[in-house]
Amino acid sequence: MGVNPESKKSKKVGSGRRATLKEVAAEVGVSVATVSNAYNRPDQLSEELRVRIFEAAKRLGYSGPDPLGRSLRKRRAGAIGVLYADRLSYAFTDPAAVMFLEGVSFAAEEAGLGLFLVPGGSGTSGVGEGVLSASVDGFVVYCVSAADPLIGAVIERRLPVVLVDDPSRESVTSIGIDDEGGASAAAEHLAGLGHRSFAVVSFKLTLEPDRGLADHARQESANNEDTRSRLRGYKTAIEAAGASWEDVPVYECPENTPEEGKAAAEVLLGREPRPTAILTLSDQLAFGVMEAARGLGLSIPGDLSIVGFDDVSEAARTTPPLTTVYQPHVEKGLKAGRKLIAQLEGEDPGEPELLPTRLVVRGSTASP
Amino acid sequence: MGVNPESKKSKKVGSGRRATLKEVAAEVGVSVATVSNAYNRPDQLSEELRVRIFEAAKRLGYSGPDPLGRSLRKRRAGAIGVLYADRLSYAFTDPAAVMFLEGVSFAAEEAGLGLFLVPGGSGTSGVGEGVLSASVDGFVVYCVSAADPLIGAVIERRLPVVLVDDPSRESVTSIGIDDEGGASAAAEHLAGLGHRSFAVVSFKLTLEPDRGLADHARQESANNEDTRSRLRGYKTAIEAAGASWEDVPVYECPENTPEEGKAAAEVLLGREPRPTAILTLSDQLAFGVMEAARGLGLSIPGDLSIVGFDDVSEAARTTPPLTTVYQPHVEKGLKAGRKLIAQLEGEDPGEPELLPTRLVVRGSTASP
DNA sequence: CAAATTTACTTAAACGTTTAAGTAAAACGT
DNA sequence: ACGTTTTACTTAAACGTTTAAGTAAATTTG
Repeated sequence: MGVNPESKKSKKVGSGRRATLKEVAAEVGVSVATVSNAYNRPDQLSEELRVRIFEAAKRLGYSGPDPLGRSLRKRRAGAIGVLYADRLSYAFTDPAAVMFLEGVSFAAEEAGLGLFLVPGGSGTSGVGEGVLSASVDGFVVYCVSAADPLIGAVIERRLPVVLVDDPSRESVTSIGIDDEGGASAAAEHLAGLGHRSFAVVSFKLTLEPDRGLADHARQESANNEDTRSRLRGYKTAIEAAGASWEDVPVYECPENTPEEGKAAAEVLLGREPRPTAILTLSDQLAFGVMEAARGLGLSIPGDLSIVGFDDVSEAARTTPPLTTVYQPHVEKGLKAGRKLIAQLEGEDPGEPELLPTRLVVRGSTASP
Repeated sequence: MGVNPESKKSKKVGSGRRATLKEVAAEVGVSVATVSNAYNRPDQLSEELRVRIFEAAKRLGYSGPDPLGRSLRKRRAGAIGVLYADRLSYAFTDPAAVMFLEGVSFAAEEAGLGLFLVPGGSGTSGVGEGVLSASVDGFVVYCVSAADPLIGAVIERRLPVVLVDDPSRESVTSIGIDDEGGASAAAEHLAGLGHRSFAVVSFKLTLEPDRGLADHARQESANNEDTRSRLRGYKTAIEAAGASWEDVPVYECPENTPEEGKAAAEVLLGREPRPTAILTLSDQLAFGVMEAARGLGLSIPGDLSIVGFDDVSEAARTTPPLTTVYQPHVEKGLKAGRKLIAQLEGEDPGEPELLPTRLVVRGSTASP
């Protein structure tokens, strides 16, 4: 009886104050513990009381225990955090990152956990602000170089962590791919086709990125392990083919976008002697290189061979389709997520894992 | 003096018990309130004490107030939830969804909030489980049809909500696009080229999706408003061109993937008379249709015209490039996010907004 | 110099839950 | 009929914070 509060629609959904366990308990005339049990351990009360509680809850507009209260008490946020070095919105721009997230989200769903995306980029406030204020049970750290102070913030939080694409800090579980193997396979492939004049388009090398040719010292100072490994792979294969690594220009792009790749290629292709093959650290960069080549009237692979890295789905559909190094992005994300979840459950996350890469030869490479 | 606990590395990072405000307070010999103030209101204590507190915190491995405790007390989770109807991992598979998320994440970052991805799909547990247990301050509801019980779960939580691509329930703010206008422009374009024999490839029409031709009754029963609007747009334009809507087969795909689009096209193109033009509700489906046409030896646009919907970036790069209806995915996400945030801050989220669509004519359409 | 203000803290309640431990009554076993 | 187990609850503490209100001492003010 009485006025049903639901019957009188409030102006805006969401404006109504949420009811609490306590209020429901008062309404029914039982203790809060019993109401809590109604939701969490039905066997602890009579069926009849349980329905009465649910009725009262509905009457009061109570939708079940508040996740925050519950999380605090249970000491489980029910979510895993993915830390991304840059602005979050960039992550959605990079197909490789998106595939990685697909894998992580699969693992999270599997375990009934939510996915909390944590921005690392200097947004509103100080370094690591996002990390320090995220309600999560653990972190998957993606695309953050070992030197980044963000890592410090993560470690400080003393939550389980999985580092992706960066070597195990001592005692932190990690997962990565065979960057060096993939890169050297790429360069070997070009060398095998007869190329001797190479150029490389790289990610940013340090936390203070530069745009332009990177000398040897700068290459050495790269603090992203995947970047280092790929450069090493190129170097090994190129030297094995009898060419000099000293002679191959490495252009550093501050961001991993086709635009940057294009700008890089325009510089590299303007040099003498003009390189006959360009190795890029990502497909995104490679797409830009292709565009630059088109703009300069160079035919691919006739005048210029290009090989990318990542094998994002678009790589198969460019004209010509891009020769590139495949890496299992989704699987990497999935395994990273599972390793983290294993830690959450007190299980052994297993050894640091290196997933295989594989050269995929398509149409962007040919003899010079 | 004494043993510095930090000097003795624990076996695994993350295993160490987190210190609390209380412990830091005890260590320094002050009240918890003071320690809290050291972090949140530096003006409330002397600089000297503040440093001492931070030193003690560092000594104990305290990385600042726990987000959960803080959120509970402040009644702010510090995150906005994005509810996606399907499995989360599917979201990352759909370029349109990814762009939308890019927009939302931008808005979240702008406001210093995290992004919590909430799975709607029937994962571990019951309907709305994810919704009911997500620690968020509000929801952006994406890709969920008005009829879905998930919406009920969201409403029940009485948090601020923004509905995307679905008409305002009374008193819920929403944002969408001009689906009908875009669809009719697409069909008009084809009619203007002289086409009279159409077919449509649609998303799933109801919560219980079917794969196959959908009769008129089923079309009418579609419960996703964007689907309904697009079909309505096609119908209007096709009838305006003097053709009969009754004659255009509508094929329903249970999922929005190229594979489903391909299967649909294979059926549609096997019918007599063979349609000369296919309208698809998304680019993903259109890609599948193109593949099917290729498989059947039909040339595009010679033997078959195709127009998609969404204008994802890949649409510009297929061969031939796809004629499609552009919609501002990123902007839609951005505005959805901002509307939600406005509500969180007690501001007016503004009127339900309809963003414009625009036909982008490329190479996949021509006269029959 | 006494009163008023400011500084630098502390006290205690609240945020919304879960859960171990306790209790009183009902049901059971012999 | 009496001890034992089971059922159906309640009590109270804890989870880690923030913050309004309070207090005592130091400083300023007229």
